[in-house]
Amino acid sequence: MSTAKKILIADDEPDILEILEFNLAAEGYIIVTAKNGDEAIEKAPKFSPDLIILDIMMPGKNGLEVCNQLRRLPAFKNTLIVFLTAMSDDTSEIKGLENGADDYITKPVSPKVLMSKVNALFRRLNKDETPVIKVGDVEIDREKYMVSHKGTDIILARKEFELLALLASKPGKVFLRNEILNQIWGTEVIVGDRTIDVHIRKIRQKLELDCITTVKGVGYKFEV
Amino acid sequence: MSTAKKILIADDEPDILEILEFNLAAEGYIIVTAKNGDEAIEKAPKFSPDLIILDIMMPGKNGLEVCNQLRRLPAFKNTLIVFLTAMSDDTSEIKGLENGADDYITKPVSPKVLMSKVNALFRRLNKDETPVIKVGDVEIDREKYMVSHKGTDIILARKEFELLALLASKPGKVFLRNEILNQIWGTEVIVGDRTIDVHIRKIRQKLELDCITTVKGVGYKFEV
DNA sequence: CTCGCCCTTAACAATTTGATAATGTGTTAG
DNA sequence: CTAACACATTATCAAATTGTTAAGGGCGAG
Repeated sequence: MSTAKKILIADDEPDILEILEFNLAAEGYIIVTAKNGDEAIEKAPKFSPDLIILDIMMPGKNGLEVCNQLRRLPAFKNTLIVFLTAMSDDTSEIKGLENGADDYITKPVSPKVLMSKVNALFRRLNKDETPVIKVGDVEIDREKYMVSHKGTDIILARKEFELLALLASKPGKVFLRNEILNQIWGTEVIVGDRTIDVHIRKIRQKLELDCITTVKGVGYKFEV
Repeated sequence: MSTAKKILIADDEPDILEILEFNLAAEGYIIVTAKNGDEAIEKAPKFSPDLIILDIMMPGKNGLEVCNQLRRLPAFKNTLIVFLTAMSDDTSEIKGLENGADDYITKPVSPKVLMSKVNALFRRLNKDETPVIKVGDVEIDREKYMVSHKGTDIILARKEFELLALLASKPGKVFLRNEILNQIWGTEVIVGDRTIDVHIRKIRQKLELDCITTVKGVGYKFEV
């Protein structure tokens, strides 16, 4: 997780508020709550959340109105907004989606569903959809499984490719050895410590470019 | 992902509904559910889903009827529709496909199969439908089922043709073996691993051109 | 019915890959 | 200076993956 995501929750029922806050905070999100629509509108710009959860039924400004008002501000053009809707209320979910919501959650809230939805939303958001990574003279095409350096194609084996693609997905970031193991090998497989080194070496050899830096005692990073 | 895909699920069994909703929501899809055929017909136009999953056996309007009724509306001419069918029910799958379904899923539902089907469907949707593909000297006519290389016609068997057409639909892109199996054979049929290889070999032989590259441990790609 | 083609599979060969051991190099703490 | 440590390098081998060939069942055309 890069930086902790911030979530603003607005609901007039204290119980719901508490459940949501508790569960999401437990997952490492930073939570701010609002007891009604106006409070949400007031707190949103100050807090600049990554996700806003709005109850549709609230005294004063309801969720749909809050959503509309916030969406008008450039700062919230692309903010994730999710509605809370009563299970029985057939039409609200649909209205919500029409009004620019990214998803909705039905009450009563199941923590499991809640978490899976919230996580899915963030996953969708920060998933790097570009299949091609370009860093300096190096180009990595995930779809074509190809790497080229200054236009010259380089053939990497699968593990080598995955490793390079991982490192290059965040140039400059240092990947811990554990992080690499989890991403490439998964938690099931256990491989020796030298295995990573060997793959790193092969990549360096084939790329003929010193772009992978060793950070002793920590891990590796990719930079040009 | 441009915008999240929307899926409408209709089934009278709450358990099934929940399983489907949970799994698909976790993958980032936006879900709306319906407890019967009429509810599905009512919600579909409002929600305008990208995919509709219909149980065939439902009290009141069954899945086939819902499908027919929706297909009459211009808005749903091209919407993906998938049927849920009991494992034992041999004929329903056939009827479903006749009635304009894009696929069917047998109960009990395996989340794995479910996901792979749904993803495959959306993938297929985005596929370029150009009837004639031209890559270098090779020309592939999907309508006429013909392949020519430098003007010389080449006769391929059906499976060979489909395989070549698939690979050539995105030149350079590596198709995973699973992806190929899903697209050409579907998820129901299970064929051995060597089957793909043999077809690939025949294509290579007949085309007399080294245009299909093996990416070991990953799949195949077509390029000139 | 018979022939021939298509699809699949089995069996084996050929190839590539990935993990590890063994050893070398460099750096740091004491 | 040297032991301890972390990583680099190299060679090696088993496992995984793909290539190739041949054979058999199935199905349609004639």
